[in-house]
Amino acid sequence: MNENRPARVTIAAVAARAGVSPSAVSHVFNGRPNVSEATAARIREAADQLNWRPNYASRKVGGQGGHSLGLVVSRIGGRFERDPFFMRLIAGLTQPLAEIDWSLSLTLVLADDEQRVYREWWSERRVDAFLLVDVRDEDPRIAHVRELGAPAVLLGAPIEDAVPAVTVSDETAYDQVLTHLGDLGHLQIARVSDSPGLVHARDRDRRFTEAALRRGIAADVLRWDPTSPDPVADLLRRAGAATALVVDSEAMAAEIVAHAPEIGVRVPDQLSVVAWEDSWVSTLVRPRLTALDAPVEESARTAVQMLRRLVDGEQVSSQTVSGRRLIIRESTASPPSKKDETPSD
Amino acid sequence: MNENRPARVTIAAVAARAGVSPSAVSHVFNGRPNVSEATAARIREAADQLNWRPNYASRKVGGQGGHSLGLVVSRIGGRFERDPFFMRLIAGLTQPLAEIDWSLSLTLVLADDEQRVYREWWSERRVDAFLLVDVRDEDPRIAHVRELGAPAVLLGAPIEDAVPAVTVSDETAYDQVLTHLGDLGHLQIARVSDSPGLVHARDRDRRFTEAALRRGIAADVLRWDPTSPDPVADLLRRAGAATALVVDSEAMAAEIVAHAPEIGVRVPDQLSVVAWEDSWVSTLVRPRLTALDAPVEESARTAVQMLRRLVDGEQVSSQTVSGRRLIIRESTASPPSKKDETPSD
DNA sequence: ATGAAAGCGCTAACAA
DNA sequence: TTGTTAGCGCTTTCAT
Repeated sequence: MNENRPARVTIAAVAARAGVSPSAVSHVFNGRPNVSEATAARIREAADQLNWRPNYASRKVGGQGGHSLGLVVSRIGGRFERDPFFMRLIAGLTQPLAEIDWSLSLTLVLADDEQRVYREWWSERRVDAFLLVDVRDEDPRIAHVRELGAPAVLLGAPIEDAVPAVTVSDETAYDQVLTHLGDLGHLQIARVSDSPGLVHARDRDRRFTEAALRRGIAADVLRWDPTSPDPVADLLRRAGAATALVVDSEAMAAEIVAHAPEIGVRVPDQLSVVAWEDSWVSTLVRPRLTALDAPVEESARTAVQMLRRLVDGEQVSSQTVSGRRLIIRESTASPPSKKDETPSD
Repeated sequence: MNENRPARVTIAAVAARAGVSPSAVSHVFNGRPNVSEATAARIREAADQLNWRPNYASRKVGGQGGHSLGLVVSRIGGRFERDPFFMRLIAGLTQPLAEIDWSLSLTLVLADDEQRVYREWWSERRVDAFLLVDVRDEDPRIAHVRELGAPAVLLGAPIEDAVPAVTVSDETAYDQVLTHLGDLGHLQIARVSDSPGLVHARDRDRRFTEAALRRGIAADVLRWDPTSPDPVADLLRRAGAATALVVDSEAMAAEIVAHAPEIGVRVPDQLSVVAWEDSWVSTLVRPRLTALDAPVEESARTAVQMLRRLVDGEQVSSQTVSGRRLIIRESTASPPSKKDETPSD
């Protein structure tokens, strides 16, 4: 049968080479204390020489908890490909995962397949926990992972106790941006969002408007229409008398500052722009974007910790990580004074 | 012991519910033909009701080939976080992987850990194949995966037969860009690269220079120095009389077009810039980048096909996918005529 | 067409 | 301290 293929090296091979029983090897590799240091050393050496490590699948069948985190990103309108946030997230995730010897399984799905992927990955136990991002209003995934019994943590505002959340405190963010804009003299501003279905977007809409009102600043909520032939022009047309825009992602903000001058709106002279998210892209455009940087790496690390504890059967409750930091660059300035104000068109 | 935790649903449960033996269930789920359509239907229904799918780990222990692709990205100087190429790659990979029911395991590593991760993932059989990207000169990974006996495919120019490659044909790319630049009247150009160790960079250096020479265009090779406080100024200082730059990534190119005007070099009037790679970032900056777009999705799909065949034990040889397309935007124009040429300093 | 039984590589009680 | 043994959930001959 097995002609001459390199017989795969198993725990038995290692045991044989070290002159012990397989269980001794197992003990060593599972940190069990009942093996003499001498034998343990011999075993480790044998394993090294044969380049052996316990087969991941085998140990998992044996009832041992797994070590794989599932991240399922919904592929809506290139939201993944053109959002540097995901790069930061992935980078931030793999680091702490590696530390606890977990790996990251990643996939992009179309909306319709979303539930199916979660179900399949879980029922096959391909992954041992999920990280939920881009949580939407009435997000079906919350109920779904509950129902599956899959450990999960979500990034964003807490929804139910069912799934603990890692939240970036936006508390001070409103203050920071409104103070900044207020100090510059803006009296009428607008928030721009492209994904009205996302919980965090709605949340921000409400709280932003309230906070602005409290300061006597008129605040509007605008929607970015990606289907428009010229989303920026389209947006500015609807911006009315707003002299500053607070935009939900730096990708959108970048497009605005790049394109606005071309349709007669100078940034920041006539219009200030703040990005509610930061990345290397913010400094790629001119003027560079004033942005609210989120501690993505910290969120990721926190989520991983929570996930691990969940998988270990511990009780875990939602956590808040440090707030956003306003990084002032060049896309914000004082609004035009009444006299040199230019009519919208 | 196991008090009241929801007894996990196994193949036995499904079998019981369908009134058959476990092997019958297994047969159905492995497309074996020896089950009557009637029972098969009953079995599938039972599985659905219990939301059961064969446990991934268990089937893998049983000797069945796995379904997981490993992608290990070397984390050098934010190369991952700030390179949209990886987003395109990941997006392009997950699609065809999902079609064959594979998943993608992704991690970022520091240079020193690279080999270790490959070895660990393979010896644990956490993954069943690797995709090698950013192949460097004398890349140790080639020998390493060979030695491990791990199926692997690399993205880039073929190195040895050992590891089959998916290559984007650059043949016409040189022609396209040199024709474009030549037609505009450029006589002295330079190639800019930030990773001199990468095989594809070196390859391009050589072939680009040759192709330019053949057309009577003087071509230089410049290195981008990310450690410089102002890499763009630094670069332009070394650019000499070159009137056009062909830059290895759109991220670098974007920085150049954004920053050059600030240090007195107008793009494209005084300097033309071409990006050897394209993404949404190219149209974010002004002027928008003339760029050579690569068929990333096609490469990914091809790689996945090759990987699957490799894992199935088939012989696989390197493949070439369609060439780059030059997308002409606004960052290229005719060089300044002698008289209004400005001295570099 | 269906099922019994022997593994797959490992872990973990339990003996020795 | 060490080894024996019985699973883990599934696949796969091989009988029936």
